[in-house]
Amino acid sequence: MTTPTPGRGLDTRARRGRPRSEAARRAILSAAERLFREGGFGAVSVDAIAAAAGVSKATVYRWWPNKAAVLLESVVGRMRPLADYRDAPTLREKFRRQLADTARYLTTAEGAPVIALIAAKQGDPQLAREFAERYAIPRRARLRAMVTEGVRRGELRPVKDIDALIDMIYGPIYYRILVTGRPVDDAFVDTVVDSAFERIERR
Amino acid sequence: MTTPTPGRGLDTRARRGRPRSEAARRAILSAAERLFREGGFGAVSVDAIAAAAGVSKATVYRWWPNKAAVLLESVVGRMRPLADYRDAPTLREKFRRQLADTARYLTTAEGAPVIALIAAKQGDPQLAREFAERYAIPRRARLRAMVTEGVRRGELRPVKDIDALIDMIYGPIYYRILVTGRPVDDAFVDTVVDSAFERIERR
DNA sequence: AAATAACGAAACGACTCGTCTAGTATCGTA
DNA sequence: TACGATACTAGACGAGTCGTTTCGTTATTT
Repeated sequence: MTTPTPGRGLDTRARRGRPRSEAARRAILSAAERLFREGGFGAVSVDAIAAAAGVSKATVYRWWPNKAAVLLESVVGRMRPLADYRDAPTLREKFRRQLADTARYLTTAEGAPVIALIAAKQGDPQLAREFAERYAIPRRARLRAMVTEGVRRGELRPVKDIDALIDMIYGPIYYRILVTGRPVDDAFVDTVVDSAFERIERR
Repeated sequence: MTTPTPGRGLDTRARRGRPRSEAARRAILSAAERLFREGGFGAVSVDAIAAAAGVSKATVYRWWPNKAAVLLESVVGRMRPLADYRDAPTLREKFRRQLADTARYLTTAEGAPVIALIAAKQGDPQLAREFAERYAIPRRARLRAMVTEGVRRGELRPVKDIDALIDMIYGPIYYRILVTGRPVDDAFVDTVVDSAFERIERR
């Protein structure tokens, strides 16, 4: 018995009974997003979501276990695939741009729910798992591929621990946002990327 | 008019009226710590703290604005000064040990409240300020001093942005704990420290 | 038409927060 | 000794949130 999953994924076979209302689903997700945007995490309550979406609370709970799950779904739904920066001359430059974009995303209204979710998942193992599955792991796969591709092209020396490398690049950015509160400007991004690539770039 | 501050600091002059109960203060702090240790952040409510401390709720609210503030006070009170690792042969080694200790601290019961506080402060600017003042800034000062000392001794080349350096070292550790959930083992610590020192160590 | 399942409205119990009221205890000072 | 100031206990309070549940309704398949 699993948690009811929002949406049927690829299973579009008609089932007996009244079908799920796609309109309600969308209304709930965008209501959650709007409430967060206008008042932060504190303004998002399940009652408020239901009211703003013009939907019954029972409908919310039928498809999501709690408000954090709704927010996660909303974030994942609006998540654009990572850009590939095709015109960047080097992998180092790709990462530089990728990192600057991520920092911008996380520090503006669009990405703020991600920060709230990271905070919320600290005390909620179930949410932590779903955050990993639906947000972190897919992104990580893309970043790993970028590194692997760089090695394949001979731009980098073989990298022993790709995850460690990525953590060294992304860690300082998230750290500033979550812990120290210092601004993540381009200079900092450059410093971080340069430091990480110094040892692995073939020159 | 400021928030009531727990304790009088160095001001031990007798004041008019009934003096504050040190016993109550200590009971509250250790009750909060015990509740957290036994049931996590969710088990810590102001009512529970008061009950466990054998104290009235009004007494808690007289001295702390909310439960997070109690927890912060409790963490800061039990915070040992950073070790100086006097017998470490190099600054790199000092950081290596310091970092490994921090990782151990944050991933065991003793430091778990720090993670909860970092999570809580994301939605609470007041708490964020106090966390910075009472936890982050003092620690940072010590780390900055370690770096400065290394430069003075000629062990490091002059460091342009000390904070950036420290963020590059600590960032990946906090990142793993807060975001990715991957384990912070000695190998990872070594990789991080080595990468950061590569460029700045005089050899 | 029957079976099925989602829907809306709304109430529920349990909990938490932060405030507040009363009455009491313990201190300095007049 | 009386008084003012302050901290304390006990507990009620209103407001809000969470997640569940009930009940009647609606849409779709069989």
